[in-house]
Amino acid sequence: MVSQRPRAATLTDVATLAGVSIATASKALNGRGQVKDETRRRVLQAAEELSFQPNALARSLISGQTKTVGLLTSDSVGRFGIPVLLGAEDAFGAGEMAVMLCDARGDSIREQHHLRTLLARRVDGLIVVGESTDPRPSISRNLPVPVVYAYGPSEDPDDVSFVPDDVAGARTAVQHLVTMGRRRIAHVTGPTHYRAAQDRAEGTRAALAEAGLELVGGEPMFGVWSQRWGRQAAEIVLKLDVDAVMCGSDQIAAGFIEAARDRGKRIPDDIAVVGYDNWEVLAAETRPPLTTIDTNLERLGRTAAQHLFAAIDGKATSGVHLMPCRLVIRESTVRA
Amino acid sequence: MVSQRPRAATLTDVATLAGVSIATASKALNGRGQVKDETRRRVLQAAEELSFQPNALARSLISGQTKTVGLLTSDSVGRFGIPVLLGAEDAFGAGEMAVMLCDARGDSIREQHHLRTLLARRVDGLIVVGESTDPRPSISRNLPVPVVYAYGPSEDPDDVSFVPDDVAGARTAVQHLVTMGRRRIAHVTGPTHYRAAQDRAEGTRAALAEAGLELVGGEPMFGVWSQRWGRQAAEIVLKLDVDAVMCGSDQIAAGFIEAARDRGKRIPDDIAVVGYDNWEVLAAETRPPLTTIDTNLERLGRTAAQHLFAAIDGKATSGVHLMPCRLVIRESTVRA
DNA sequence: CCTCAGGATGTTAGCGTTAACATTCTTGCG
DNA sequence: CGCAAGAATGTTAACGCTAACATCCTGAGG
Repeated sequence: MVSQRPRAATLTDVATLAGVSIATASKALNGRGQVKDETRRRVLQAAEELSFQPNALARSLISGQTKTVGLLTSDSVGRFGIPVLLGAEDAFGAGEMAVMLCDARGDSIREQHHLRTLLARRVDGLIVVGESTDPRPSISRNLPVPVVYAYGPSEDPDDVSFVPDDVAGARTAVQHLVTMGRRRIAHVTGPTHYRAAQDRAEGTRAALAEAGLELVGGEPMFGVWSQRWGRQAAEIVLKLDVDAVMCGSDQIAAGFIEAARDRGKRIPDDIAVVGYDNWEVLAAETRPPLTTIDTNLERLGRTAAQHLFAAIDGKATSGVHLMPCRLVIRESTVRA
Repeated sequence: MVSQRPRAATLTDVATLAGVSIATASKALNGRGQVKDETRRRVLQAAEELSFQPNALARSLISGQTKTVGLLTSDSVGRFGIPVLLGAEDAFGAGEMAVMLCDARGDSIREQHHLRTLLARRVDGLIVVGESTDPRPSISRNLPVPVVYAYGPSEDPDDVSFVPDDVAGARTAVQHLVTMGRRRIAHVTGPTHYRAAQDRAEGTRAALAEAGLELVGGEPMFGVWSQRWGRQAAEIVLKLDVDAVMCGSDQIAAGFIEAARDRGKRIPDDIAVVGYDNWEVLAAETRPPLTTIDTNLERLGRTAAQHLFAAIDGKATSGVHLMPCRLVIRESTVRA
């Protein structure tokens, strides 16, 4: 194995090869100062030849900017973190920002540790992604860098948080059901102690009230965020006189649809079903494909990143920003 | 908004506050050299007071090690990248390694660009995660840092790649079916041009041959990696005399099971079904839950990271390493 | 032919840290 | 009391780069 691993070239190497001083080389490469065309050409060629990449560490040490942000997430599965990451990368774009990803796996010790190393690496800012929309303890106290919270807001109102507007999202979903002529609507959702479940229930109630309707069964059916619960719930709901079900998640909706089909119900003819999250792998594969609310996490991530930018530049905002959700209409609510 | 953002403390600040020179402060903090207990205590307290974090940039500039690796992925959705990332983080563990994540989204220009910035930031090594198990062009030529390929191997045999052993995995799956007394086995899988589909078909054939059996239908049924295809395939397969189906992915298996149930087939009594990937959200939620092959990506990521470590320390391996897969038995193959 | 503006290039300090080396302070012992 | 060993602390170069400043060079104008 030859494996000659050329150590990365330094500016001195380039300068030497081009026969100039490092200052001239630096100017030539960065287009600053006065450099004769011929000289610049020689330097550029030398740099090319050595595949010179200016050492970002040295640069950062001087400028005090690393052009790096840390993304601190708690949801290992990446369900929420990934879209946010993508959105953030998007916002940073060709802007040369890099993202350092750390997964705390729900462990606050680990989170603390990651926070330390990110600060040691002098990231310019932090994005904290929660694993749920429930408010979480702030980490921003006296940090030397700005922080934005995505998906899960900070408990501290002085922090900046971006959270999907679940109340409005659920309202949109139910309004859609009403528009499609449904009147007897039930709501099956996740655990009571989840903010998301509460918000979505609230939005559902609001939309029903606006339409002069009441929730079938009187109360939302709280359970867990699983397909299994969706199926169990179906058995209960189907005994009621219902023409639509608003589900708190796509998983629940998928379970519901499956069980309803098993019991001979036609979706959407007998019962319309709407989910929440627009988790494509699920929502696009149910039969029929699922009408659902897209929480637009990628956009949320992009916005969060943009605000982080602004904050890095000293233009701080604060407070919880509710991000609009989007209704994605598929066939589970629309009669052919 | 007060927002007093204290600039990060420097070693000089600590030294000044403790009333010693920076050298002494450095020694005290790093436990090197001779420092009086009383002095060390003072320094430590000063550091605490200023929440001092040594600037990793300066440190790296000297040591030439950033304790950072770049993870270059192409699968935005994170299906494969995430477990690998988690495994890698695991391997790095408390080892203070950080991961810089870049998503090329299948665009080689973007990949090139990310590669540049990662090198500029002087990462110690790179993990390249493919979006499929198909070999991909090498990026390792003359790079100043070691590279390992995970999931998608490099075309260059001098590189180090870690790939799930799909042939063996499929063989295990089919052997399991045979052990459970199945004899008439069909194979429904993804597109022919996927290496994964080819490998899994090969493993399936091998296991059948060993058992003196032939594939029902003679040929594997190639299609796409979707639930929809699984359902379509079911319509065809159910016309044949079949007591088991080996599916090329969990998605296909989920579709197959659904359609088979619709047609009144009992799983596993009439037909046993085995999937591939152990994609929990799917495999655990089919009815019955799906027996499947776990490609162990997290372990793969961990191993890749460990080898990257070794390579960083100069102990290079090379070649494609096939990583064993694991059979996960659930109820879709086991009669109650 | 000299001067000088200003273009071209070079020298150097400094970013925050470590490590090699230099200096100062204790002590124990002859 | 003097002195050396060695503990404790300090000084400084170096990492790779940028930017401020210094120097050198060219040629136009007098």
